Amino acid sequence: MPDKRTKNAPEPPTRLDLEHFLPYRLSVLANTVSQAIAQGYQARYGLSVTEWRVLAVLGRYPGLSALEVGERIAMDKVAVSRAVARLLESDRITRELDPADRRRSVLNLNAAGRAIYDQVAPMALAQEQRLLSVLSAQERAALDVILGKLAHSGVPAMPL
Amino acid sequence: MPDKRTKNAPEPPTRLDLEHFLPYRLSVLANTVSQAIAQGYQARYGLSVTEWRVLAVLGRYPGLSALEVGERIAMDKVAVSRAVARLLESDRITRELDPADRRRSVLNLNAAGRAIYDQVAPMALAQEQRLLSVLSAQERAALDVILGKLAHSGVPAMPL
DNA sequence: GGAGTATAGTTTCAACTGCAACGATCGCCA
DNA sequence: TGGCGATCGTTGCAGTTGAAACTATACTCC
Repeated sequence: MPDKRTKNAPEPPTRLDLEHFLPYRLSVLANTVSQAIAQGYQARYGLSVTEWRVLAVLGRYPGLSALEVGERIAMDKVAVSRAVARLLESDRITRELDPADRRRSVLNLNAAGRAIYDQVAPMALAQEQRLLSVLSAQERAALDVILGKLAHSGVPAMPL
Repeated sequence: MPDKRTKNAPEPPTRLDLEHFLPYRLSVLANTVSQAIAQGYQARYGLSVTEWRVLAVLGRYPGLSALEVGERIAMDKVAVSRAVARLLESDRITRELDPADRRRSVLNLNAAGRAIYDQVAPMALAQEQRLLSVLSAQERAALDVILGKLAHSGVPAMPL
């Protein structure tokens, strides 16, 4: 009995093969998918991915501050600041000062931004369905659980 | 019988909620994970993510050309060229001309590059295991299959 | 109520990225 | 052979990004 781990005992890999390396696979897949979706709005509306994300979160949750937007979409405040600046420039959102705290700004879509959101959001959802269509119902459910676990696993910084 | 789809019939979402939007979740997770792993080598060796990826692929597959490196790690040739330039600058790889085709270069780790690779690769694998440790064996297997399907699904550009 | 600290957001600078143009080499075929 | 298109790789440029410094406003505590 040279090895009793013959079943259900995946060995940790001892060799680093990027093709099978989870972080790398995630990275490539995420970029590919984001790029594919970006096709739908970049040419049409001249939106960058970050601008689109800001639009998307404001479409869903109006009246957030820049910081709250950043928290929702995991963008740092510099990126949010610049995306907001461009969206103001291209006249797609409004910004007011929060009267209760004049450091905060209150962001909202205007009619133009809302129109873009109403156009792009269904396209994005359709792309997502298209992507998910290669998976079985069980696989989709599993993916949902797995991504949740991975996202909440803390991903602690590597010990020094 | 108002609705017979009571089981195993996930409705496609009609509302775009970034928190539940697969492309977005993938993107955030991939960035978080890559960042966590990068902690392990950026400060220590002054490597960027792209430089590390080039090192990693050359450690595993010595003697590739710049273009082949790019194909393996889904980097365009400009990015490879610049990563290679920096790795030559910091004296971690060697470059020779392929005698059979003097347009091609043949890249290899030198002793310094190999030393870094031998240090960092186990750390990266350990991080991967740490990440996977929140999943059951079944979930890991499912994730492997799912990522493969998604990656090969073509992710067609959105129709114009 | 005023000094010191914390928070929201912007700006600055340096690094990084992608695209397009370019030089060098190769392969094909007249 | 020699010319033309394709391929490998580099460089210039312009746009993007992140970290840190900075401004403005709010809060705390004496």
